[in-house]
Amino acid sequence: MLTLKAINENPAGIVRRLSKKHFDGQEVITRIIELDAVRRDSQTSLDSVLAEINTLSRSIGAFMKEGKKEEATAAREKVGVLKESSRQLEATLKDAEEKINRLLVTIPNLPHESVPEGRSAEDNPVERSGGTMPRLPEGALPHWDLAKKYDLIDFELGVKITGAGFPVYKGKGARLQRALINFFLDAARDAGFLEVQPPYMVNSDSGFGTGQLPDKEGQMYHVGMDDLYLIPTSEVPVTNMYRDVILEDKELPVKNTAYSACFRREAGSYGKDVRGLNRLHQFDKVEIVCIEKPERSYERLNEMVNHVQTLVERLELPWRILRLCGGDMSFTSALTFDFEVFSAAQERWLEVSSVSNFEEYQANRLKCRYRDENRKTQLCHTLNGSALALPRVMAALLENNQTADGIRVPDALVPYCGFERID
RNA sequence: GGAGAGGUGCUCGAGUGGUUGAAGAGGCACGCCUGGAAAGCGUGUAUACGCCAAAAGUGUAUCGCGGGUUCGAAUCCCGCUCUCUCCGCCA
Repeated sequence: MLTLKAINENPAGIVRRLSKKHFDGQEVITRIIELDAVRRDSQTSLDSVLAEINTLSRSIGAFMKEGKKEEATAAREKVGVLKESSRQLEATLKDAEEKINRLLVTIPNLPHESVPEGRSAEDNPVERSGGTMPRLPEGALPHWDLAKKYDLIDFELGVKITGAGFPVYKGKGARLQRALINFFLDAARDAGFLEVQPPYMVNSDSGFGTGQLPDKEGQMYHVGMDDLYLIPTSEVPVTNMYRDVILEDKELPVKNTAYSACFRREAGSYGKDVRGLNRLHQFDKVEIVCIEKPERSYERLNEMVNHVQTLVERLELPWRILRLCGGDMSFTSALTFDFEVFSAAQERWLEVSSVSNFEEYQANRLKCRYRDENRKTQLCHTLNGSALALPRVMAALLENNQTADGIRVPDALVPYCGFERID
C-alpha cells in the first residue's frame, strides 16, 4: 500500500498518477489526509495525557514511600480524571488508524512513469520480440490433441480424481515437466538466485503481505479448518520470508528462486481460452523474487527481464515482451513486463511470465526494510517474475515442435529429460 | 490428539508490581592502545508513531499476540498463539 508520507507530500501528484490506472483517487486521498490529521492530533494529545499519568504515577510511589498519604490520594484522583480522557483519545486514535488502513488498501500502486496509457490488453505495446515462427506440417494439432496422441497428459483422468483444471501428466509428459523445472531452477541459480523451497500453504498475514488479501480472497483456495491458503504463486511465501525484517545494506540485493505448484481458483473462467493447458487450477512454476534498494530496483527489473528472455530463447520459442499499459497492470505493480510465446497450432500468443517491480508498495505492507548508509531504516523495493510458468511453455513446445512423426525436444532440455523426441 | 514446561533486546540470560527500554555476558561498530594483530580500555548498539523547519532533543507505545486488574505491569489474572519435552499417531 502507499505510504502516508507519500500521500501527504504530494496528494495531487498521487491522484494524477493513479488516473493512469483508471483509478479515481481524488475522494479517497482527500479523506485519508483528513483522517491523518485527526490521527496526529489525537496522538499528540494522547501522548501528553499519558505522560502526565506516568509522572503522577511515579510520584504516588514516592509519596507512599515517604508516608505522605494525602498527597498520594490527591494524585490518585487526578489520574482517574486523566485516565478517562486518555481512553477517549485512544479510541479516536484507533478509529482513525483503522479507517486509514481500510482506505489505504483500496488504492492501487502508482504506475511508473514509463507505463503507457491504455485500457486493456490490446493497448500493451510490444517492447521487443525474437525467435522464429515455426512452419507446422499439414494437419498440425493443438497441444491437447498432441497430449492425447502421445499419451502425455490426461485431462479427463484429472477430472475424475479432482476436477477440471487438474491434469495428470504421464510418461514423457511428466518427465518433460520435471525437465523444465530443473532447467529453470538451474538457469536461475546460474544467474545468481538462491534456490529455496517454500511452504505451499500460507497464513492470512502472508496473504495480506503480498496483496492477495483482502481484495483477492476468492482467487485462493482456503483450507477452512486451519485457516490457511494454498499459494497461488511462490511469490507469496518467498516474499513473506522478508516480512517484518530489517535487512542490512550489504545483504541487498536478495535474489531468490523457488519452484512450487501453484493453486488458483480462477473463478469465472471458461471457454476456449482455458482449453487444455491454457488455464489450470494447479500448475507448476519457477519464480524469481528480488528485494532491492530503491535506487537500483529498475536495474534489477531489467536484469530479471533479461534472464527470462534467455529462457525462452534457449527453449527456441518465438517470444515477445509487452510493456503493460495502465489499464492492464495488476493492482500492486508499478511496472510490469509480460512475456508471451507463440503457440503455433492454436495460433495465439500465450503469457508465460510476468515480471514486475512493486517498488515499496508490497514492502510497506510487509514492513520489509533495510538500513541505508546512514543507518536509517527505509522500505525496500520488491520484484518478482515467473521464470517460468510451465503449462503454456509446454503447450507451445508441443505444438511448435511437432512433426509428422513425433515431437522434437529443444536441445537445451535434452540433458534434463533424457530423450530427444516424443513419438 | 493427551500431559507438562516455556516465549525478555542481534544472541545468551537476569528480572514476580514503582524512573526497567529493560542488569550482566557475548556479538557487532567506532575510538584509544600496538610496528601490525591479539589482549586490554572506552564509547555506542531496537522499532514505530508524535512534537520540532531540520538536526539535536523530547513524548508515547512495544519484554509472543489480545484483553483485564492497578495510581503504576516484563512482573498478577483471562483468552489466543507459537516453541520445547513426554505419550499417542505417522512419511
